[in-house]
Amino acid sequence: MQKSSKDHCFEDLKRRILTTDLPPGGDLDEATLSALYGISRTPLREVLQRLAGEGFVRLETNRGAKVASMNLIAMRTFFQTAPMVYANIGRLAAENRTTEQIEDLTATQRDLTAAIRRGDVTAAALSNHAFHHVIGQMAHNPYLMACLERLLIDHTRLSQTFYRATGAEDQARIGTAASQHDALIAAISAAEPDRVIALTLQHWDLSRDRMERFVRPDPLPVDVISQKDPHHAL
Amino acid sequence: MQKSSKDHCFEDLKRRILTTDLPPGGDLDEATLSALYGISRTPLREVLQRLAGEGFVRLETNRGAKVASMNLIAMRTFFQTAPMVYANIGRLAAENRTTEQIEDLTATQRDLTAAIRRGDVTAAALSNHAFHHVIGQMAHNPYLMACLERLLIDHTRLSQTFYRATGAEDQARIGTAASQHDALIAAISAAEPDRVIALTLQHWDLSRDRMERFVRPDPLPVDVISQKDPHHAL
DNA sequence: GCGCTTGCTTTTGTGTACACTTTGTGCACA
DNA sequence: TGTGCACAAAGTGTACACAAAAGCAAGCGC
Repeated sequence: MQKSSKDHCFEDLKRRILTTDLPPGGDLDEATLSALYGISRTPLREVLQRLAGEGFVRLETNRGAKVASMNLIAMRTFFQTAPMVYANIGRLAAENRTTEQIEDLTATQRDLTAAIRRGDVTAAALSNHAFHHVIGQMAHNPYLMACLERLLIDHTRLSQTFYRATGAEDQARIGTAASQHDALIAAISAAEPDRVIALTLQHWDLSRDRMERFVRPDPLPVDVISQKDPHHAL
Repeated sequence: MQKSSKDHCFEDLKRRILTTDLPPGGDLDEATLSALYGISRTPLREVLQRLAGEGFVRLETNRGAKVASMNLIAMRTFFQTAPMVYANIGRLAAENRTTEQIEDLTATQRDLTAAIRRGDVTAAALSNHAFHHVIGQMAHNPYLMACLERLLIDHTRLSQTFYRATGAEDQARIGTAASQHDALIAAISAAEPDRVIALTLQHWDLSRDRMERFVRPDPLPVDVISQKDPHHAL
């Protein structure tokens, strides 16, 4: 069964949104996209509807489709929700995973470490996406899966700032995250829900600070004034 | 702004699925529905895509749309997931609700008690749906909302068996559930997250047994054989 | 100079024809 | 009688044309 150009369009738009190749809030023109993917407007619109259903885009009547936005208020909600949902999904994954799925997870982790090693930020982000998505499949819970998939959209877009390492400290953090993934695989394979939960929460503690810098840039040093001009000191 | 017939189609199909007027797993024929709602197949298909995105229907390529099914395996997952998600949403609702939303919730609760009083099962189920949906809006968390909406589809379909009271015991249970709703409104208004969580879990303990009978019919009495024919006793 | 209206352009929404896929039925043949 | 194939019927997927709405800009009055 050959992959239809409609499916390709769907997957490609997904990828481009996740990698912020299509920027959050950006406009999606029907005519342009249908020409680009070589399909007519009707199936393209169906693709956009599906993407809207999964939270990748937002449809506005008579005003077309826009890439799902990422505002600061949403980020607070994101970091509030993600650890809880990922932990619960991890717990269920440890209970319900199949051996085949563990192989999938291991393969994805291989892709991730390879991407990190060659400094391919978008590939790393997409592999990380796939990693957590496989854990979601293991959990075998369609209700939480709907939540996870929405979280993963923002997670993946944010994670690129995590994998775009600038200093030695950042590199070390990426290494720690990778070994946490290995530990997660081990805990899931061993069917140890409690350990999976603990590891998941650790994983989020590590990521949070680094990712938040993406939406909250480093604050200016507070003492530049006092050092140079004591009159304006706080 | 007049309500377009497309929106009406969307809302009506939603309602008919939630009330099991359209039975789980049932086939949805495009030609029939487009004739029924007076719109052509193109917009009807968009409606079906949207319903699929929200988990009301399942689309199969070249094989049309079917109403989301409710199997026994899914029910186990449902009762496993719902208390946790509802409790977390309730907690956030207590923290983030606006006074306007509390009025919405109170009005919905009035509709619900009215429907119960006149024995209107489907109206009760739909009001119950609206009640928990408003709490979801209060939580102001799009990630959990996606999960809640999927849970509410099955919750509403199952709740009809809860509101279809047959005996005095069932009637009492419905009354208890209604007063739990009142207590929930009070706790949310008072911004007491812990109390909301406790009440939500109580609410689920009450519903679970009664609802499970819908998918798990009363087992046959175990001792019919032993009473009549001692030779076949266990 | 400013704001409003009006007509033009661009983009989205809907209807319809037609192509393709699936499924059911009848017939030939073993 | 059972199996396989061909054809017919029904239903879904795609393309395109036209209708409707929104955005834009020039012209007009104040």
